[in-house]
Amino acid sequence: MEYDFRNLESKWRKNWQDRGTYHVHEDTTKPKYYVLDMFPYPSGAGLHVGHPLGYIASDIYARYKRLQGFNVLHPMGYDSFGLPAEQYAIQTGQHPAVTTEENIARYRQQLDQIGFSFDWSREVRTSSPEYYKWTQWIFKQLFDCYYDLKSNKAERIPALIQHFESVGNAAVQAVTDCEEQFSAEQWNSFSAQKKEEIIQSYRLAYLAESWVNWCPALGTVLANDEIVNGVSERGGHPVEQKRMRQWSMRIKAYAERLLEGLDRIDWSDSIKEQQRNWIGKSQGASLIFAIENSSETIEVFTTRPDTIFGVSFMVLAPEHPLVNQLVHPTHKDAVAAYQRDASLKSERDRQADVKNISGQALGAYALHPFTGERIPIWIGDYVLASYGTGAVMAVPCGDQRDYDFATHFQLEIKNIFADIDISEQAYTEKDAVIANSDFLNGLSAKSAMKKAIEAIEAKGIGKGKTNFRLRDAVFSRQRYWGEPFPISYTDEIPTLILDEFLPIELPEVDKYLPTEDGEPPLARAKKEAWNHFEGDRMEFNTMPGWAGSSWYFLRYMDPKNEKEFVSKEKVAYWQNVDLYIGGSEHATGHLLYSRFWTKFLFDQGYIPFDEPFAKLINQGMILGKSALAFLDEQGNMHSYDTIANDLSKYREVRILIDLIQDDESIDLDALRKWQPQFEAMNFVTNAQGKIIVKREVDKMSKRWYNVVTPDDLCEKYGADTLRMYEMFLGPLEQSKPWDTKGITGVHGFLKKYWRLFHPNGQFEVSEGQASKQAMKTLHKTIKRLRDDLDRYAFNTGVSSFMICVNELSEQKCNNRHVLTQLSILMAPYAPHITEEIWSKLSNDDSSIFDQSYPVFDEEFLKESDFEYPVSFNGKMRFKVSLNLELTPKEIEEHVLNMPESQKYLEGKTPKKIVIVPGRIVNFVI
RNA sequence: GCGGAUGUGGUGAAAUUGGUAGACACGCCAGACUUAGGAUCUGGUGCCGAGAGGUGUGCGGGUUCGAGUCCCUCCAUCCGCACCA
Repeated sequence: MEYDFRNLESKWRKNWQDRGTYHVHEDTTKPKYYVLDMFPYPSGAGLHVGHPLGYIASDIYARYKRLQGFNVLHPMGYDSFGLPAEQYAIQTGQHPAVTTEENIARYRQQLDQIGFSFDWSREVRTSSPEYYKWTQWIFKQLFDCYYDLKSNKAERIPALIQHFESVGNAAVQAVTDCEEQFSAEQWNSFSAQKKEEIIQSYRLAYLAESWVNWCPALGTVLANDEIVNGVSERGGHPVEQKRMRQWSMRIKAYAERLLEGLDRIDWSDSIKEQQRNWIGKSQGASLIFAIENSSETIEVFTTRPDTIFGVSFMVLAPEHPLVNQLVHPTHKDAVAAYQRDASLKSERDRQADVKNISGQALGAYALHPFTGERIPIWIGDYVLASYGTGAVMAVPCGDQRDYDFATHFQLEIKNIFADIDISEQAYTEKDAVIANSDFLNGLSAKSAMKKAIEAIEAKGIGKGKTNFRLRDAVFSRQRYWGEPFPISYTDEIPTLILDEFLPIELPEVDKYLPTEDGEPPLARAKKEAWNHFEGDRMEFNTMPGWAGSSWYFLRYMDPKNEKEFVSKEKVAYWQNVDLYIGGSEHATGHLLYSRFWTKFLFDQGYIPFDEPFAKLINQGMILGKSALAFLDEQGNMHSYDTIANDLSKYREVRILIDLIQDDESIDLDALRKWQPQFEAMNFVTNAQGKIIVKREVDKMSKRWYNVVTPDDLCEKYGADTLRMYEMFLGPLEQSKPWDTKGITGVHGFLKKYWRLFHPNGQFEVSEGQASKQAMKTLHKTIKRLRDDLDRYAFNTGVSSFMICVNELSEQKCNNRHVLTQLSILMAPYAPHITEEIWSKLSNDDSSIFDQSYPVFDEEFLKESDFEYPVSFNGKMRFKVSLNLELTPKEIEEHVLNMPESQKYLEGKTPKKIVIVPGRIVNFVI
């Protein structure tokens, strides 16, 4: 019987579906295990071989855990709101829901053919109203909460209002942008509008006028993590700073906890480090400087309060609000000119132009808080308006940028470090002894910092402070294809829509473009188009892509619940995700936002944990091998091997990799048909009459013509082969190029496995006891697999199976026990073939996935002898098989007496003999 | 510039605590069976060398009886951050 993978695989996929093999239910008698993949955005291009890599790994792990007796939750869904469907809608007028539906169908078909154990009855789609009803609901909770610094968690707004009504806001310790202090009487006299404005500055989801990243090409604002190198992550369009009234999330309130939580989760160092960078905690002090002849003060943030006596000037950001008030009349024109120049530079230019030192004196002076010295105030664009207070106290001896600025403008450089030479550059290490600093003299930086902060606080001119780089996240997008907000406006005051009217569904619009006066697409919706309408108008913005993905892992636990986003019982059973697999590109987006929402839901008592993903693995990218051909100036194509020495004269063209044959030459007939430009092309072939291509590794993408899809491979070799080959390529985390050639090795292995059961063409296993040798092979494999999977090494697992099958083939073993155990071991990797084998072995209708995982027994591995490698000066020379019971002394004697040893000793007496029983023998001569 | 990761055959890679470097595959070479082979099987394959032997995990050094593995210096590639006060 042949290994007929086509029939066998489709048969079992249908069978699993009919039997509901992968449906899971809460079962408190079993320990739970939650394996999750980052759900995909269903794009029109479909899946290439890189996409399923992580899904295959998680599927293997999920099945492995199941066989070990865990109740495994392993769901899948779609992150189905997003820009591409909307861009397509703008071009074609096709509703994005239609495109999305089609793409999902295609994804599903592609996923199905790989044989995953997803419980599809739990599928979620972020764009379905049943799902986004709860995204809206969570938004409402965020809107209705503020961050209380006393309890160190999110608390409800009504409690805050009560405080305001009874005692004002002085006693409230909360994370807020509100700078105003008011008493209870004042609060009670405020207008409704004013009250809401103040409350907005406390809400965790809030509406505020703020500087946002506006992307004109996409017609929407973007969050910081959606901008890479100054351009939009999607499409690479320019982004500008604009002041707009937008929804934001007060993620800053959670900065400290987001940082602290990293220590409790098993993620890669690189992702943790990226999150730490992004959060950007720095400790120091805020400090107020008085200004000569002015009642204004300048607040600065510094991480080096110990260097306070080294301050010799101050620098404000050109945009700093005090600049215009402080500037001396004689400097007015120069300052205005500098401000104008700075404003013309984009954020990006300012970042790129680090070398050029520029600045302008204001002609005004601050007063040193301890010495009373006059300190000149400058503006300079190396100071950012958006970080800290937009002002720095410059200490040139301890900060290189201040040093460069001082040198450039010939400002004073005070040396406050004992025995440190600062004639060439600033001394930025924190290990010098402080000098010339009054009460800080003789102290180390660390104790000086403490003492300086004490003195600053005692004087009432500042306090110790922690600053974060993390900005609040803009939460609204001026787009159509996203979640509508559960918000209406009356007199431009935002009001929440009651739960009973949720979901607020996306209304129909005539076009998916902004209105003529620049309002977002939803402004086009007629009043009747909304399923619920109140107030003067509904919110026109929609939520960003990360809204739905921040909590989807919770919905899988209870996907059909119409009363709650997830029931307390279910979330108490499933808890957080045990293993999460996905790409590292979400380091500072999705992965940070989900952590934020999880902590918030935890604070409010909806879920019993505050970190969503206990272990995270970032799979590496599968790269494509592009095929390059070379054209000369006349447009003739040359074979790469004939011109490899001098490529400079030739123009590269990328050829569809499907047209490349095994010997790296192009199928010229197919090429002529592929694109018109090749139809009449002249080919300058090599001696064999071929056009050889050069290979180059690129990202796998349609534009490089190097895409390999799982469809073709499943058709040609079967899903089990594809699954194993993807794992066989190398460690999951590593990026690696795809080379289809190697797949035959894995396919051949599966055939060899099949032949173990069909030694004479017919299914035939022998009963009775297995040979000692076969048991050793089996248990060696059990141990390896267990160890490999426990450290998520999926690649070495495949090798272990190959070794096992090679050995059993050699032993001509078809013992029922051995082959059954091997099949269960292999089932997570190759579910179809092993299920087929199981059906033949068991003769009942049970599934191999309801069996239990083989248990390793050391007994079978015990050996009486060991083949010792014998080394001389660390170089292995020969081997000798010796009984493991021998003592080191006995080993030494035996080996020394061997003629081979005498040869390598050359008559000398060894200086030292190292014997590690069961390991090695080494002579030092 | 700062931080993180990675460097092993022609290729993908393995070597879990320092103990036989290159397992397992691809490719290549030779052979068997076959009308045929892109099927299957057998043998070989790090490099230099006819051989004995030498040499070998990015470079250079160190610790050790013994280093791919530990330590130091440097180089290369990839990723992240980048005037963060």
